[in-house]
Amino acid sequence: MAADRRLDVLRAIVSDYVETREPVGSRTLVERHQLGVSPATIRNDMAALEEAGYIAQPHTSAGRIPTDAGYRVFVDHLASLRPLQPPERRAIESFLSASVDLDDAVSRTVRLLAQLTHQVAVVQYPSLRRSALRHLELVPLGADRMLVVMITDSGRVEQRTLTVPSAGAAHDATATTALDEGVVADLRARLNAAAAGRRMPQLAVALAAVGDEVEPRLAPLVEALAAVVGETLLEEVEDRIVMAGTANLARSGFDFAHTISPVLEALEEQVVLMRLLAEMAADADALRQEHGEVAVRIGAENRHTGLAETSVVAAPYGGEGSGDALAFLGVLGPTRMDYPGTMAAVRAVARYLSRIVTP
Amino acid sequence: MAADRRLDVLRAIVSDYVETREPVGSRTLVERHQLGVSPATIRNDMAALEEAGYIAQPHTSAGRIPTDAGYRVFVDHLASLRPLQPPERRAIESFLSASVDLDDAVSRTVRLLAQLTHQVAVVQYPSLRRSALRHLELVPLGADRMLVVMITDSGRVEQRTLTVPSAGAAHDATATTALDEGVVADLRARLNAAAAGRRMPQLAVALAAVGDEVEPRLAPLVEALAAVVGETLLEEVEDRIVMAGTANLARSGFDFAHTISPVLEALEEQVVLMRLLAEMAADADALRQEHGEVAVRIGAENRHTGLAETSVVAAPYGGEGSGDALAFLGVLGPTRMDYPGTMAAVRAVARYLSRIVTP
DNA sequence: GATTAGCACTCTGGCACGTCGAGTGCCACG
DNA sequence: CGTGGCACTCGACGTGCCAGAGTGCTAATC
Repeated sequence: MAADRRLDVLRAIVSDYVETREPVGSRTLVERHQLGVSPATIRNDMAALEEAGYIAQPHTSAGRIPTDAGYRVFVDHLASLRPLQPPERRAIESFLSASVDLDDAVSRTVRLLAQLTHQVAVVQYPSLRRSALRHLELVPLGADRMLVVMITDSGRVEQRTLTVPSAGAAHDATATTALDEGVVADLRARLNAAAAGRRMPQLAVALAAVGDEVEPRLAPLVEALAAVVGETLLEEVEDRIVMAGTANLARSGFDFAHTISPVLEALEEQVVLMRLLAEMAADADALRQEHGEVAVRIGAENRHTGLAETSVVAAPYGGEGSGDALAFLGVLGPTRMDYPGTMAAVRAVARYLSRIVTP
Repeated sequence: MAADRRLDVLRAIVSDYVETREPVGSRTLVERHQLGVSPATIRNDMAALEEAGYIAQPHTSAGRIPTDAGYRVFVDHLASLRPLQPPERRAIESFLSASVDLDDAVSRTVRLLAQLTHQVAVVQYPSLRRSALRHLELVPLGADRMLVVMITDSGRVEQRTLTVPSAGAAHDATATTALDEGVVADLRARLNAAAAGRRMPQLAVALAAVGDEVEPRLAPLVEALAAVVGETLLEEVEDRIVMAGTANLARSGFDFAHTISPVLEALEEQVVLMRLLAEMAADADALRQEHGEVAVRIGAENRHTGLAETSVVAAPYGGEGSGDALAFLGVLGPTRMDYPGTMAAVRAVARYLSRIVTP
């Protein structure tokens, strides 16, 4: 039937275009795929596809290239994820299992993803907001400063310095007393007993409770501590992103001057990336992507003008569904990319990383 | 005298070429600079400069462009660092003084440097090898694992996990005893007393001494701890590098396809960058650069083929001379760059950052 | 001896032009 | 609904040509 063949034609156009990077015409299409009909027939189908907005021609009498909408259809209805080859699986496994701590795991992951997909890879650090506090460490730094080190259950270590509030109007001696080693040790013990294993909303309550049970002169300090911990674990902006494979941008036959530069700029704006990933999280929630949690944004679907000709393939990691995921990871490349392969790689890497960060 | 004028001509060629990005001819040269002679004279000087290898022409009957050697002469003998404008100084000050911890300071620095110079900026984290240990923290993670957190005097926080060695052939109870909170607290106190303020060679000795004074069954643990600390603080490869401003590469009118891609690749190889900075440290030591510790590598002087058309301007920070510097920071851009301005910016930023990391 | 003016020469870059070929759209036919 | 045929369009490519910028050289001048 005709409608079926049209989708076949669209799929053929996408895959040929991805491969050759050149507008594809009706003749070459029948030559390279077993469509069983003549070029003229294909031309009719192409006219229909163009009418529907799935393909376009750069100029009259050139072949067709897929539009963003065309890629969308391709991704949603046609692509079956190409399963990874065994060597690729082995690479992932051996590469990631060698990581010694969270920083290491993240940086290995991002490099691996870039190498696997030949695109720009992006990995978001596990969100602090959804992490539970595993341990809290206090280190006096001098007369009136203190280092607070927070260790989360995902292995992330975060540090903040804190100016110790002088204890009200009392004499100066209190300042030094507050930092006495024994007092700090006691405080550390109490705080850890109260806080360990808790995540954010409850954590604040638990810390506040400690403030009530210590000597009154320490109360301001505990309060300040609770504030710092709260800020750190809630601060969304603070979330870090690492990136690798920008060199792939240059390689992948991009139209440089007008395309690469804005993309690089967008990539350097961490804020832009964060927002993008957040939006994709929402997408994944809403749409319940059928391809195993992998979300795809194509071309102009990214609101950012600099990314009008790039697609983003992302997946949550570190949680069961995207709802309670720790963070996102993904790759970014030209809209003309190998979606099945890329999506498979992203999904696989997300799964492996999940295994590592969930204790 | 003629020799003097030739250097003037070279300087004029460099500055014109940097500005216009086009080969500069004798006529435009006399028009844009007060050289007081006719184009024909300049042509003779140019012939001499070309003979000497300082300039070259891309093809017959085109203007001249400086060679690497020409830039070298320019940088060494001619450029006086352009002092920063007050607004720039203010920007540096306000931008960096707002940083809350080391990570923050480094990431602010690298972005600032990229923005100031319109080049790719690179900042190396303060070397652990030259840092003294400010505090050592032990956090039991479970039955047989322990997190070791090291805080250096430059504010860097490093973490490692450690599998607690089982205490010889004793019964299982010892394993749990080893992680008893009181024991850990005691160990923490002893280790810190011994180690605080020490840097690496002596540090190892001090930690080993602790091993001798604790109960015998803890000795293996202390040994393992000392090993981890030693590895972490000696591991040179571990040194991290952050980078910003890659978008500037695309903008700065580079010949894209053949120039940008190898540069991006080189930048992603942290190893390459590390080696580069290490070599520049040696340069700075050997040459005693007159421009206030700022070292410059031009084009092919970087041994890396991908960087054949780029220059690196770097400076040590965090120490008095380059000998005891903590690390390097710098920028990387086309050989055709504004050396005086770039060198001044790098020097200024290095000084400000030094102030921040030296406690 | 250094500087200058003049001149012949050589390249690149841009423009106009014609040709080729790939690809389309459409129509009539099975 | 599919197919073959045909006219048409438009970019890519090669060619030839011209203008302009810049050089090197030589002979004259300060």
